[in-house]
Amino acid sequence: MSTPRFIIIKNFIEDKINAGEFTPGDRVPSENELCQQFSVSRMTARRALQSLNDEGLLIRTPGLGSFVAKHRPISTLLEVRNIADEVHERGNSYSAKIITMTEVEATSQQAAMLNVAAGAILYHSVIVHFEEEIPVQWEDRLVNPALAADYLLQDFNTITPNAYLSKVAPLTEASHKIEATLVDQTIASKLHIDTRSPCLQISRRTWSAAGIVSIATLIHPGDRYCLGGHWKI
Amino acid sequence: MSTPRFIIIKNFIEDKINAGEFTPGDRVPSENELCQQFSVSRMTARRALQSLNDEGLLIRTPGLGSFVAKHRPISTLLEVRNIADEVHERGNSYSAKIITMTEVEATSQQAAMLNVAAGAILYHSVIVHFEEEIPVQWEDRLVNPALAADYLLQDFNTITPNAYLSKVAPLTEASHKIEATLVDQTIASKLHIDTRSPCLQISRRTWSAAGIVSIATLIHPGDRYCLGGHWKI
DNA sequence: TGTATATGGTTGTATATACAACTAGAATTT
DNA sequence: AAATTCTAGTTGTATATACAACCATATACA
Repeated sequence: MSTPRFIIIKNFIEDKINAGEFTPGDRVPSENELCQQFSVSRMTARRALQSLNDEGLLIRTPGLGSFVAKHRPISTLLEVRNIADEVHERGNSYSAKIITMTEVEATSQQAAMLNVAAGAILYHSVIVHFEEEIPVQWEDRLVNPALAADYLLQDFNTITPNAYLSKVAPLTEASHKIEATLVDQTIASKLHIDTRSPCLQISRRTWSAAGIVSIATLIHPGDRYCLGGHWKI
Repeated sequence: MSTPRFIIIKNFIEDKINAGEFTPGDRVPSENELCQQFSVSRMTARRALQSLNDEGLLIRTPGLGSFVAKHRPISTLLEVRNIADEVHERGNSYSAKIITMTEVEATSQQAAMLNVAAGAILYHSVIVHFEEEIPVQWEDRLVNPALAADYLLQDFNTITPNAYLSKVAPLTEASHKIEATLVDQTIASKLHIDTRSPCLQISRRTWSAAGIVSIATLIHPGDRYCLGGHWKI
């Protein structure tokens, strides 16, 4: 049994929603209809619908049926995302630039994040990400040279730093902090932007297999960089 | 059958987690143990555990058991919350002040939100919420006097505007937009704060039964007003 | 001592069944 | 014509059962 049957049914419905065949408000097949269509028991068909209901894509009403929800759940907006993908999805040009690369001795905090001894030699690089030539993200990257010797030898003119990372090791940890602040002095002066620029989100990501920690600050956000959600009760 | 049995079991476990009896990493009772303890079938016990797993409170591993998750899911941080509750939870003093109350003719947008005809008479009030005497939220409230005559007669020195609302009608809709901007000129001048103050979150809430729409802006946010999440993969 | 193997306990998937609660519309009655 | 009742279809809850997949430990064997 490769993929469970209830997952197949779930994907079947989810795909139709995403493709626009089922639009918000539409009724999707009932449990019994799915039973016949896929030759499964009601509990199996039910599980597919229930799962989509739990995820907020369907609204199920006793006596009526299951309907495509009119509002997408907020959680889908808060996934751990790659800024390059996000920019490309908007059809804009993306580029990144490494502006510094220095050797540092790990502070105790840094050491803990990368699981090395305090005082160990690490590389600290600053990467700025651009959307349409406008800086949108400032990223501090700490690299453990013992694990990531490869990383230091890469030519980031031919491969973006993020693309290399996602190829080499899986993301193992991520924390986001969504906070409104003004950009700090360092960032403002390096990027020649106003210290009045608000910044939105600070995220820390760890690729432990590659020995890399990234702390990113989303700067200069506008409508394109807001998070939101909508509930109807 | 008042409350479903699987809900009872689910609450039983959830309560123990919240009370600290089960701490992150702990193993919770297995499906079979719950069967005996609550005299239910395995499918019922399973459903309670599965539900907690889906919500991210438990991690279930085949062959091992169900364990309390080490990281809370981000969604729980984004609930529709009451600012008064939030301030009180921090042990700080909360107060609110109605600073204007004017009669307006509904624009087409406003009319649509409250389901009245464009041009209908509405009341527009501005409420500022304080934490420890510091303004933290600016709220524009639109009130349909046909439905909310009561509201206009309240003495908000003895009951806070929010407390009255939650007593009188259920919240029916809410949308949040999390965005980093600077406070606008109007707010800055009325509250005598710097136009450089960042603001974080804009939320719109609707109490349709009471004919009230509220648009709130969270101003002057600091560490206390950030949202965040943490994932471990 | 080290390596297989067996075992008991756990979660995952799936079926068949039963009854309850709810809805809309049809059929019936008043 | 209007109100009531019935009915078919839907989701919700719950049980009993079966087998598969996985894990840690204990046991048997080499």
